[in-house]
Amino acid sequence: MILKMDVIKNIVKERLQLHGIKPSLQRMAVMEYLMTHRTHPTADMIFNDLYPDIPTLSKATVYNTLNLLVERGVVRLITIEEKSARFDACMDPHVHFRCRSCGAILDVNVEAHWIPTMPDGVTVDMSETYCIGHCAKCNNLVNN
Amino acid sequence: MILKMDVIKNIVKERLQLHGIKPSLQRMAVMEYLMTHRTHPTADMIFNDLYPDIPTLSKATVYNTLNLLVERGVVRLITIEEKSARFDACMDPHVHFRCRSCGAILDVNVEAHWIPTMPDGVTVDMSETYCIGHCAKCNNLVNN
DNA sequence: CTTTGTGCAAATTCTTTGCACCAAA
DNA sequence: TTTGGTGCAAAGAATTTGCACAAAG
Repeated sequence: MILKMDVIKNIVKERLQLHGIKPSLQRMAVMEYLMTHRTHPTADMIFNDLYPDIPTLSKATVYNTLNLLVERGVVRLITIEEKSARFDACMDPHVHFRCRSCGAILDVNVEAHWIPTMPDGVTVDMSETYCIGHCAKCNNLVNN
Repeated sequence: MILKMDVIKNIVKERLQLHGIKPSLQRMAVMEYLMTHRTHPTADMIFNDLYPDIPTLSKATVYNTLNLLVERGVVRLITIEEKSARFDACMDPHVHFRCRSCGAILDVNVEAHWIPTMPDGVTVDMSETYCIGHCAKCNNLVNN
């Protein structure tokens, strides 16, 4: 019998190898974290959550790994929050929403990304849309 | 006779006052810089360009001023560049494009901002779209 | 006077780098 | 044995903060 944990680990491993990234323990852990936590975490959050289980993990390795993953196009770097970079392993088209009150960052599904008409000669290989406002939970708190 | 410089300074002053911001020398200088330089500068660029003319200017004041301007909705904070925040005094709807090669950040005019359909209860008061790719100039260099 | 803005330096926070060590091919 | 990958500490960069002084009403 194959455990669920092993299934996930295999998906993680394959995705890394597909992009020419050697699946070390630390890289697998970071990638698995991103795939199982859709919270758009910062490097710091990832480190803090993983550290208890992987005491040999260092913050520099988390940063290095995230940079590598972004470079190879395995995860998205999200700059919706000025303070620190956030990461997302979901590469399907979607936009991000940040709540001004609680700071939560949510995914909003869309058919496809909007790419505005560009001036002649300009080529676009990536586009991101960020929306900022108030989430349903925070709106309810105010109105009730 | 009214000098062109005075006209600009008056517009700057009015725009600040309209948002309840006292038009000090430093604030006027930062705002005028943003309105006359459509380069989406960083706080550092603004400081470096203004410093020769205003030797008493301090970098902290530039940061404080920019934060105030963003807070009051007089300028836009742009996070298209991971390293540092960029600012834009143009509040008309437009999207930003960054060239991977030369790093330039260009404005792209659009009719209106795209605001995707949000989940129930979510309200959006701001949206930003960033496109990344290669600008016309850099594409030409490669192809010729 | 009282309030508000500013300069300065120090502090914080986020991120990258250099280097020695370790593990796998 | 050679090639990465990692941990650690230190460096670096961007931004914020605390405080005393200056300016303006």
